[in-house]
Amino acid sequence: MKFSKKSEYALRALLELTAQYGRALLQRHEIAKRQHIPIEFLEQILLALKNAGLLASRRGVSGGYSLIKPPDEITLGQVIRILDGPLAPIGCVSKTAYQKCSDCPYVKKGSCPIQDVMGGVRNAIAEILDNYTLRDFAGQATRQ
Amino acid sequence: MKFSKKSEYALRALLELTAQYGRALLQRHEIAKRQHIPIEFLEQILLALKNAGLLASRRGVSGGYSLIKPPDEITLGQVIRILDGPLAPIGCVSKTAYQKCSDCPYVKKGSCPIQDVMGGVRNAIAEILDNYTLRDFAGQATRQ
DNA sequence: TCTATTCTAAACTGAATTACTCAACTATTA
DNA sequence: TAATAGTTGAGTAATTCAGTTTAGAATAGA
Repeated sequence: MKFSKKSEYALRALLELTAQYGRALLQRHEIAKRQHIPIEFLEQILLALKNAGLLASRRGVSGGYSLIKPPDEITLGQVIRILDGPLAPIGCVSKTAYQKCSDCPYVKKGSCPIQDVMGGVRNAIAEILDNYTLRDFAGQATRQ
Repeated sequence: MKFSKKSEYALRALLELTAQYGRALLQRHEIAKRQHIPIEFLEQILLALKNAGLLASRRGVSGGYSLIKPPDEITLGQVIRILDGPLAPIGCVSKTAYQKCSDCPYVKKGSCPIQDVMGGVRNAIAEILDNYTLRDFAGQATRQ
């Protein structure tokens, strides 16, 4: 039940990009340095965030990355789903990527005890992460 | 953020053992058949549950497994921690297996935005799973 | 236009984990 | 003592994780 390093690094990178929002572009080596993230690995992550429509980038001498949307319109749930896939602890309770169980004996019965509990767990997780934006998140970081 | 098959099979096996609680021993092949679990894999799981003190077993002709504690004293949280380790989404917010972050720039600052959110997520998960017992769980299954 | 800089894209790698499987045991009972 | 049933440990194929490498394409400035 762990989030991957990718998700963690993505959130840390977005912390930097949020602090920089509305100002100059931020380069990957700067993000890597400030957050202690291996730069080649960070590249992959920034690319994924870009392809998912969260970041814009420019190449060349004064290139870099920037947030494409206001920080209060991006939730941690969105970010984590990009890097780690669905939040649900088992496939059959995912709302964004539902998968039918193949071998569960309760499938036919209409109600499955595991599904009931895990549905609750999924909702509890999503409730937090889908309502927590990058602005809330970066606010925590800069408050002090 | 998924639970393993081990955890899922463990919960399904415990559903059978809970229904059988206070009655005769239940054999692994019977559990395997009813829940469609590969028997050799199930063995491993039952053994882990036994070593963790949840099950008793007897060998020989009329052997089998049984719950060693009343179903309302075993929570899903306990079971999942046995098979999958801590519930926390990152090591630095685990209460049962805390691990200090090595490279996080917020370590020194006394407050980390990731830790704050993920702590909330951990608590939300634990709140559900540590308060849901096998009795609640099996009640769901037999109610209909 | 040349060149240094920066992002892009994909393949690659070593280590760990997952989900099983197998084989050889030991204990129990009829 | 034979059959049954749990115990233990090792093995394995497939996948995932975390990170590296390499080659390329866009951009700005000289």
